[in-house]
Amino acid sequence: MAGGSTTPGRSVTSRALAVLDAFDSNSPRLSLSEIAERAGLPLSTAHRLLGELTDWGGLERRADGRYEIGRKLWDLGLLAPVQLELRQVATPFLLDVHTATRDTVHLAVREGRSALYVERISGRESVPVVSQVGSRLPLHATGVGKVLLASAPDDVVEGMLRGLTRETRHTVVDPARLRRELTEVRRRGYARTAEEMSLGTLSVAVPVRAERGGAAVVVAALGIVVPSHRRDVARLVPVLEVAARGIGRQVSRVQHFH
Amino acid sequence: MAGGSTTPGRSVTSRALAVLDAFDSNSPRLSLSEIAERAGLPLSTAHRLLGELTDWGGLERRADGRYEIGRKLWDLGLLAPVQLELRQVATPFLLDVHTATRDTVHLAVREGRSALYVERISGRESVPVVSQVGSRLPLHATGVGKVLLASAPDDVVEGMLRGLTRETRHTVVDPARLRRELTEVRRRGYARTAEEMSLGTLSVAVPVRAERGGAAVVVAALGIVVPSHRRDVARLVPVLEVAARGIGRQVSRVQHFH
DNA sequence: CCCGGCCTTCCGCTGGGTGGGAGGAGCTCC
DNA sequence: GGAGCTCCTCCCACCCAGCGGAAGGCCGGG
Repeated sequence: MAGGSTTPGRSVTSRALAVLDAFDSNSPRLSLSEIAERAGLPLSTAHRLLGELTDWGGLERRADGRYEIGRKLWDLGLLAPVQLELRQVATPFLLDVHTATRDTVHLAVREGRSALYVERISGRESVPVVSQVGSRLPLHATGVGKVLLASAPDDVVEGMLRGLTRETRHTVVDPARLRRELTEVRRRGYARTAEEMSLGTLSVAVPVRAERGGAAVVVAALGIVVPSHRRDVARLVPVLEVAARGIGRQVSRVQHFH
Repeated sequence: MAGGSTTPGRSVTSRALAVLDAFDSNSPRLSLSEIAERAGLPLSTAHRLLGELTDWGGLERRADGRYEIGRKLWDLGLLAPVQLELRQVATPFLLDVHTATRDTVHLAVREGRSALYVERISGRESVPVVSQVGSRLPLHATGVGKVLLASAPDDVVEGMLRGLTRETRHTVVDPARLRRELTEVRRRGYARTAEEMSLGTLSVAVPVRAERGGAAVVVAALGIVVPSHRRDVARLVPVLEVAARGIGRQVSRVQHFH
């Protein structure tokens, strides 16, 4: 019974949060001992915290003893601004694009050096894609990513250029070439990729601009993914642009209320 | 400086959780003092907890000093089983229905005496509806609700019948009549409502059945909402049934993995 | 039957959370 | 312009709530 030899620098609250941090998309269901190990907590401590979180409703306990994210956390997540503002106004426009093209449609925002996928509409007949809502993919290998990178601050661009990862054999990993591509994206107003993130797919994307503090800034990117045999993707740019303008208008309006 | 005269029965963890509980869909952005009051905490305590939650990434602080739900909680919410299992497999089928009908399509599960809306697909041209993803609406006044109620345990049905709330002048508030309707729903396999939740709309819904423990049980309801001048809604039932069977098959399969 | 993995519960110690209060920033009103 | 208000931030001594080692229970496999 050593008592409260609490590890310095870790508050009580942060222990409970460390428990939640144990969950991610690769392991949405965990047992007590898995959670204790991931959170770096003694079994008994993890056990008590799990009990409290479960009573609260943030976690749920399955019949097999494993824990998973519960209703309360789902509800809270729905209140996040990315969900509340952007996604809600954008979804109908994504639907328009999907209706017109039957392809997979994406909406993404920049988060650091990643494209964060905020919404996706994908029919059963669309090409399979790696991205899901909540995914983060590198900015240099996707259509929406290139659009977001083209409007990102210089330090983000420079940081990216220093460490271009190869996702497929077609990924652009030459900094000079990517820099030229970004210039091209800014000039003509849309980005393309060809099998740079996953083989067999092309993508096109356009920026979503909204008014923020008097200036039009890129707040998101709208893109579609098609099978790579389809060579007519540039034809789809106007469809995307109409939707992007619609989203931008709505976002500008919504932000005025707050 | 009175020190830790902690209110009995409220653990440290639950204080942090009480802070999160302060947020709901009516007030997704709150100031420090609002949160402190809602959570029943002293200002200084709430202040520190907000700092910890913000550092963690579960909350974000706006320029105006207010707090809102942050990325981390959004991410966690996406891991909830309602999202992960049901919603992910169902969305393509909802899209099929929407493509065929152009109307608002809903997927809901039962949570106590409410229908919890798990997914919604609604175009810009669809009728405006009250429900959003995450909404809870009464079981007796919506199409998906009646379907879910028709397959609910007896005690839930009896509980509902004792307190039928009137949502519009067309809401069924007579227990005997609702009981007859539920029998009818079970018999013919779908439910209808006419302006019972909001004026100007009709709805039709069918059950989604999946195999659980060897038996086919109703795990969700799939419904559409149309303007009330459209009198041909029963015609849409087969479309819903095809989609519901597709969802049910997928859900049965997914659950076998776990 | 014994062993190992996993979960649950117990309990005395102690250090970190607590909350009153002081101080400051920003605002309105007279 | 300053008095008064609301709201936020920070500090600090107290003391109790959380802590975690350990023991016991359960289950399944060898």
